Amino acid sequence: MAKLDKRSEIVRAAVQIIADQGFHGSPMAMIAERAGVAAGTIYCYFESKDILIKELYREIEGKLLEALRVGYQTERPIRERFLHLGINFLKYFVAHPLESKYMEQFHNSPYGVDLRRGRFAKEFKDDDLLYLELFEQGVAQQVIKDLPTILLFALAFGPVITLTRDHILGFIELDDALIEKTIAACWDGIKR
Amino acid sequence: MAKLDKRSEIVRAAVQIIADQGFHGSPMAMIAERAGVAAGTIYCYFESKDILIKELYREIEGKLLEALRVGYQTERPIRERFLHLGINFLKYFVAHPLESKYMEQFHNSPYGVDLRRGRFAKEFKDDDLLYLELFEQGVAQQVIKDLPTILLFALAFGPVITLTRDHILGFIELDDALIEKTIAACWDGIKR
Amino acid sequence: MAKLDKRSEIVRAAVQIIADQGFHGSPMAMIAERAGVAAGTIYCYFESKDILIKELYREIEGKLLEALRVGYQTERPIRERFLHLGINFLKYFVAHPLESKYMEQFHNSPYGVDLRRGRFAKEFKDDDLLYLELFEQGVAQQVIKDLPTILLFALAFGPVITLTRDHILGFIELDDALIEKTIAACWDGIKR
Amino acid sequence: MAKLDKRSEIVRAAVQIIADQGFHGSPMAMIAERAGVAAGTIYCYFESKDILIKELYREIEGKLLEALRVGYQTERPIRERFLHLGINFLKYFVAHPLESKYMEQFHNSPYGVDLRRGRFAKEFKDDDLLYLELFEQGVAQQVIKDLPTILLFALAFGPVITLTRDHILGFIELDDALIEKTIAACWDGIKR
DNA sequence: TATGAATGAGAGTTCATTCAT
DNA sequence: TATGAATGAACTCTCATTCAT
Repeated sequence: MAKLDKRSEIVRAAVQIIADQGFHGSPMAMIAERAGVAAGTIYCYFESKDILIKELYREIEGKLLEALRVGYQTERPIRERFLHLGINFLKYFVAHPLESKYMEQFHNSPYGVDLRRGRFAKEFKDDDLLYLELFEQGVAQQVIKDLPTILLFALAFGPVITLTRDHILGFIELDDALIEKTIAACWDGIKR
Repeated sequence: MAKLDKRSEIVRAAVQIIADQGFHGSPMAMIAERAGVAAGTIYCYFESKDILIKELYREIEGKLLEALRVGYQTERPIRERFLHLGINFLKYFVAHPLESKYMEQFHNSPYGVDLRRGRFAKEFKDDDLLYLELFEQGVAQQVIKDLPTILLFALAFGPVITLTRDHILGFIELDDALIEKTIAACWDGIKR
Repeated sequence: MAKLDKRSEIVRAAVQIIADQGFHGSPMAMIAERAGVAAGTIYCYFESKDILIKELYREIEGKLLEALRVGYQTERPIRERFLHLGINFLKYFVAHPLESKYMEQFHNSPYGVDLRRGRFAKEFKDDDLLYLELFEQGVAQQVIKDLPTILLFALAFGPVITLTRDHILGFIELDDALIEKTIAACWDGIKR
Repeated sequence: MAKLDKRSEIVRAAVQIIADQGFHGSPMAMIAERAGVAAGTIYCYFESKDILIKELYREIEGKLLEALRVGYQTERPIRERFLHLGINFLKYFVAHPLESKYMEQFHNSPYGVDLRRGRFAKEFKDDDLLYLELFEQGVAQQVIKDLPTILLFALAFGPVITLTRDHILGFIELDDALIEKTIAACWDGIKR
């Protein structure tokens, strides 16, 4: 119990602080203090700051993926599936601002570059595959524009990323209606 | 002249190194060495590292704005003006990878957040105004979707930002044809 | 039995690791792991790392002393006894590289200084006495040079220590013939 | 002036503290404090603690070598040259206890092992060559025992090293007479 | 204006030891 | 007796900034 408690306290503290201040503004000592543990304790659970950061990302990504899959049906039409994924994506981030900020920090850092590099090298994760499959089928069915997958990714995700950031910073209040309009507009961007 | 020389050497060196290694991977001493000046000399021109970073951004943004304005005609149709801006935007970044990387680093950092916060607080810069005006006219003419301006920004810029990053990392080779298709797709996203 | 087992596992592990990596390269946790016990368990048998290290030395020294006494006869001539001790000494170390390395580490450290300090203060151990007696008799019989005992120690042991180190590091392969020649040369150094 | 002053203050402080407490008992902060400089200042002159330690050794070894060469004449008989070197060696260490202790610490550490390894691999330094040449000529002239050079080193140096340690620790007071007797005894050990 | 040696706070990490179980 | 998670002081090293020259 104590073990799980400490670990999750550390995770909670780390996500909070890093989401807020970025990796460089988050000394291990500060994370430890916020978690209510000693500095050395973090190293009982995570080998290094680097590994902590990557592990945090993996956990958050996992939860996001779960949320995306809820109610997702492969046999439905391309458009419907795209809207489902996009809307769930945005809703998840709106509902989980801390995780959202963390992912933002992660992607906008050398870690994110490494991640993208891996994906570009075809080392895809499950959630990449979800979209990859969708785009490929869409292109094949001539429903989606015949553009490089990476470009389709950019057209579909770029607005979502930017908007998430705006929402986090309080520049816009995203409600369900706005979320649906946004994803619909993204669909307009990629649909044929 | 010697004064201007040193200053511009510092600017050049700083952009180069920061574009490559990020703010935290760019000690002042390294910038000084690359610029061929002493460490203390930087402080004759820039009060602090923070101010250097912001000033660098201001200069780069200025050059970008100039590029956007070339051939831009307020009296042309909304769509045409949007394509002009978007295409020039992407072309500028493709042609200026160093500046592009620098802006990327800047936006993906606490500095970028400050910048956006300022803009949200209606402290707009010239290039914001360019787009602001375009979107407002487009909405009024019922050519562009009736969405909050900030959302239109996201729909129009999100893909561009994401794509620029992919290009910088070498994940996609952007030629003129692809650039035009991309911006056209962005237009599809915001047009009514 | 379980108690003895754990203790000797700890001793075995500690000698192994310390012989290999020195005192500072041998965290208690590593010793515990190698011994197959928990980190805290070591403290059931040894009050502290310091005490563990000293106790290890005592045990190894004891075994060495035993080896020296085998076949040692007080009534034989000085030279013969000296050769016996020296040769057995070297042979023991060659046959027990782990113990040899451990003693090397021990002597070349603040622990070794303390040990020597104790001996200088006339707190002799059994094996010191063995040599002490031999040298005193040798000087009395005018077979050994009339020099301070400590100098005779240095003349007799210095080469042996240095050579053991060379052997451990693989710089020389000591066989029985070479060992005998070495000790004979040491005798030349102290004999009248 | 200030530059040289600081550097030599650091060197002085480092040799003092390390001679006394060993490498692990000598934090950089303590060295800095003793030298009267800030912690970071050491890194203006030495890249790392490792490099500081090695550089210190190099400087001390250089001074020792100089002392050995004073009055050394290649054309004199083997025995005379051997006595010259050995006596100067001991006298130097007796006169420079700090340097002596430092070399002791160095040799009895992984650094020393690396050094010896290099020498074993025939990367000899000047002072090695001095002895190497002497031993080879001695063996060729049938004045010195026909043993591997490394063994001759051990026979000649082992007593000196051990004795130096004893002297440093205050176990014996080495005066010129005793030094001469010691080196003469070492000669007895290697002479044919 | 220009220098660059010097500063020192603060970073990540290690590890002997403790103690509740 | 045995555990091993937890501790926290101490370590090496970095780097933005200062200031005497």
